[in-house]
Amino acid sequence: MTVRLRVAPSPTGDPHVGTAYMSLFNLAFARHEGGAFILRIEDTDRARFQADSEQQVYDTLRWLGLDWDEGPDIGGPHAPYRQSERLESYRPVAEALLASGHAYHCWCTPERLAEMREAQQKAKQPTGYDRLCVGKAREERAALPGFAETPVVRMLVPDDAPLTFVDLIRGEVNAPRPDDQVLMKTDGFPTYHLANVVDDHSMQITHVVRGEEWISSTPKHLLLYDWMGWQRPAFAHMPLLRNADKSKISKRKNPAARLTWFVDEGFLPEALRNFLGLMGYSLPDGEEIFSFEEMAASFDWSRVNPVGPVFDVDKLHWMSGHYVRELELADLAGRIVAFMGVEGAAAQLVRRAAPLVQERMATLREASDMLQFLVVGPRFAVDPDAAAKQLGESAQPVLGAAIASLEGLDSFAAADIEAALRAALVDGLGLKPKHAFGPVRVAVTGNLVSPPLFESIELLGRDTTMARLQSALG
RNA sequence: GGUCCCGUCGUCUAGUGGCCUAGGACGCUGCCCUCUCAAGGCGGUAACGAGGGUUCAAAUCCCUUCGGGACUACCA
Repeated sequence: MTVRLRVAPSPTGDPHVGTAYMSLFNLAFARHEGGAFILRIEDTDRARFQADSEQQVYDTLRWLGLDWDEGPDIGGPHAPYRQSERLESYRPVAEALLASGHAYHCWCTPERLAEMREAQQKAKQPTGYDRLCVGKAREERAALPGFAETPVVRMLVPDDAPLTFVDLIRGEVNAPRPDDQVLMKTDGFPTYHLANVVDDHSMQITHVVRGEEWISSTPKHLLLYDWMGWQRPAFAHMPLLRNADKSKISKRKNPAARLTWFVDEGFLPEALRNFLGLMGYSLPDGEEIFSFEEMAASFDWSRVNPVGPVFDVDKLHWMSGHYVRELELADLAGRIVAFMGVEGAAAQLVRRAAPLVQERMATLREASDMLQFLVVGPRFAVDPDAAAKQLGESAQPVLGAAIASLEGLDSFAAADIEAALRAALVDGLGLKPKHAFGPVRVAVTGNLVSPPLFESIELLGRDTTMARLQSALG
């Protein structure tokens, strides 16, 4: 049993979240069956070719922990795994189809095709190639308008083309009758339809797992398999991830459509992986928090919901926080340090602060933001809004008392700091804790919201703390 | 426009004829806890698109309708 993930280089050079989604289900199924998962790069569109996008696909998929058994970067028995390196295998198939009468040359110019389509749309007719070139020799066709020197190869779709197939998720599915699809382009590259079928056959792919948008072109592929006398694979058409407005998820409408966005925001990869597994899918026991292994172990196509789910970043955010709380402290600390890019003493400080933020963060970016006050050094500045609210006239006595109480402290440990501040501000000045610690928090951390104050002060150290309090006292 | 796919709380979902006066989760929200913010605990809010059938019984089956989506390229 073999499934493959086809990845087309993204025109923006940035992998799409749908790629990870398909990858997860491909992999879960492959692992469940003990089969192989192949990564294949479908780079037959040279106009959209992006040199660096391939590496980004590897990086983000590995970040998510979705590893392939065979692929361009690791090789395998079906190498090569880039269609641009398999070009010689498509031409013979096109020739065979031409010879058997299942395909024909078409010399129509893109302009003629565009005009034809426009006229059809205007007349409210179904669009489709009008077969002007069918049965015509080159010279014969050349006498007609809209002639191009280099022909493409088109499928000759018969009236009785098979339009029904069994889908692993949807059961029996009907699909529209295909147009005479181009198989070979004028640049000598195959189109997706040809390359995909040829490669899937030669790589012995048994299960084709792809997005729902491919249902309508499945009859083309069925025809190709049948014409070549190849065994058809099984098909599973996954639902499409959606934007909040229910349209197919897109980078223009949704930052989450961009896989690197999750990395940049510091979401935990295990959370995204789990969340993607919840999209259109559920485990038999209804448990929402599950590992990839659990998903693979019970994987079943009948549990895939054909309805396209809206990608809800809020829930992913919650889930990321959930996973953060389950992490070993050292692991979490290491991730925060790596995300912040701090080293040396600053990294040590951040490591010690990890327990302070573990239950306050969902993403590494949030941890980074919360801990900036520890590592900014001389660039420290109090947030203007926080200063306006907490460091006004009435705060002066509070700050003064705080300084006085901390100055005399022998031990600068959190418990002692708390005891001293409580004695001076709550007992001494008769303030409510909330009002007592507000000004101190803003003066020391620069923000209205911070990790626990006394622990933060301990980590910051006596010198920095006193300097910041003095500065706020101005 | 045509063809196809799909329709359970705002969102992700459970549900495969009786266990459903529809369960869980996120979100929102009330209370508790509390040095801020969180986390946590206990509550609340909110859905079977509509209309017809079939059946003793329908969210579950059938039909119609409405709604959403995808496709309709020498892009994948």
